[in-house]
Amino acid sequence: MKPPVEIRFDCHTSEAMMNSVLSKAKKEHLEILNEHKVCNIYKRGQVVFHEGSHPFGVYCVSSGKVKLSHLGDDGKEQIIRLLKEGDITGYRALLGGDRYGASAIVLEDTHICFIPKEIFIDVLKNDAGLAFEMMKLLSYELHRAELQLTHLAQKPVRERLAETLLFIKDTYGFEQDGITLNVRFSREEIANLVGTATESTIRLLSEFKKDGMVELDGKKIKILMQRELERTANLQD
Amino acid sequence: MKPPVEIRFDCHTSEAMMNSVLSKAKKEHLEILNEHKVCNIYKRGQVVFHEGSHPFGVYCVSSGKVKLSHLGDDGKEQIIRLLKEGDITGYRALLGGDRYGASAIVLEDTHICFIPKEIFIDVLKNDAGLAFEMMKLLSYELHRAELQLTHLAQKPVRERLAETLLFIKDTYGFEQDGITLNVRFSREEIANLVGTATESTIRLLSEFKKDGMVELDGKKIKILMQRELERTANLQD
DNA sequence: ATTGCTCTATGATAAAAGTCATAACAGTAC
DNA sequence: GTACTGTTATGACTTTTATCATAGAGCAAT
Repeated sequence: MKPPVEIRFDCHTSEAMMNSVLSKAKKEHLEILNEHKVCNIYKRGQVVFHEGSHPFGVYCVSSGKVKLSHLGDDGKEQIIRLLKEGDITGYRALLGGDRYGASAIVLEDTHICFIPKEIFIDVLKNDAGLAFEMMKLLSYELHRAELQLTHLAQKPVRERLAETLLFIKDTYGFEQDGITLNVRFSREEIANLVGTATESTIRLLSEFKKDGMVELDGKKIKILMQRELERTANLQD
Repeated sequence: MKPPVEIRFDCHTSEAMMNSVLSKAKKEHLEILNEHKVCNIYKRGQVVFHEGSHPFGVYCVSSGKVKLSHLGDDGKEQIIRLLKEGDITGYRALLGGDRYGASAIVLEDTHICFIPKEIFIDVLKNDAGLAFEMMKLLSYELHRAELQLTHLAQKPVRERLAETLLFIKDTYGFEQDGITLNVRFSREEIANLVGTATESTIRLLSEFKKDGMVELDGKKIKILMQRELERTANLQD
């Protein structure tokens, strides 16, 4: 694991923050947040915060990609959320008065701004609009988690893998070619997103390839037949 | 299914509301909520709200037991939360500006107060303390959902069933005898809580009985060896 | 008491998914 | 280049879990 060297950068004009929930704060509050934020660059594999540790603030992803993963009782990783620019994280533990329930691990070089707890809470106390946005965000995440819960309980691995590929596409989109998923996951990471064994993921991806739905080139995954993948995912909701 | 006849009752002095998050509202706001709430009695099987419909307010369970269940893509029930007195529900959809993601179905005769959307939102806008409590509640539920997600993905049915029995115990407690779970679930409902087939649940419960961990008497379940159940659940967190 | 109904229980079997072993391959260090 | 290492791929096999079938138990209505 690389040492967590964090290089500061100036993200004062960060567009990401303007697109995040934080932008819903009143102008004067947004200025306070901007004044107190500390921005850093993280390299692939670096850990932004560790599961089990205490939150000292919230993080806003300015650019890049981050996974939130939780270790199961036997040490197996479960990826519970994916973050991209404009997403904030660390708020669940902070607002719940809890420790981090997952670690935030950077998937590629990523710029992240940190806002200290006291500043964030103080702004939140005086900004009902922002508080509502936070509740909305939490509500959305809870909804997503409950949907996924049902899928994990009821859907076979094949459907969940198709669904996961579509989810990755919805989150990170495609590269310029319009078909290659714009992120590199190992097979193991995909398995930890789906909630299955790595070998099962590899096998099913091979099947998807044989069926012409995807094309595989190392960690590059191309979606050839999205409609067919959607049917394989068998989504109703 | 019984017709949804709702009989009003007076829950003005409802202790449940005093124990719920709503009690964290400022005194004057609590009075407003109390003035505008409408209380009803629901009988076993009645539906408080339906998955897919639009929220018109929040519900506070004054006494009784309620399950929140979500229908999977192929119509199978997944029970995602259990409510008891003092719990509120309906806030997820309301705050998220969303439809209900699950139906609330009453497990036994239950008193529930309804607070209209406008009243609730209005109070919430002017009560930062209550807003924080709501965020705390949402954070807690999100945390629980993410933990369960990991367990569903990684733990075998046997462990999840043991965990579910302990969860039921933590939620509804025991009867006077100190060992009988204070709620009646069908085997199918337990299966829908665990996320497995009804037959698997029946089989494993029989095993637990053979191992002396539980005693079964129709829908009555007695926990004979809680320590052993905890070991079977294999919980680390 | 008899009928019909739902729920619980159990066996037989099939399907799904996980595990283990090993090979092929790619990327990196030397 | 060669060795080393980690990832991907595949086959063989086992375990887990679901499904199907059927029987019995409990309960309500007649």
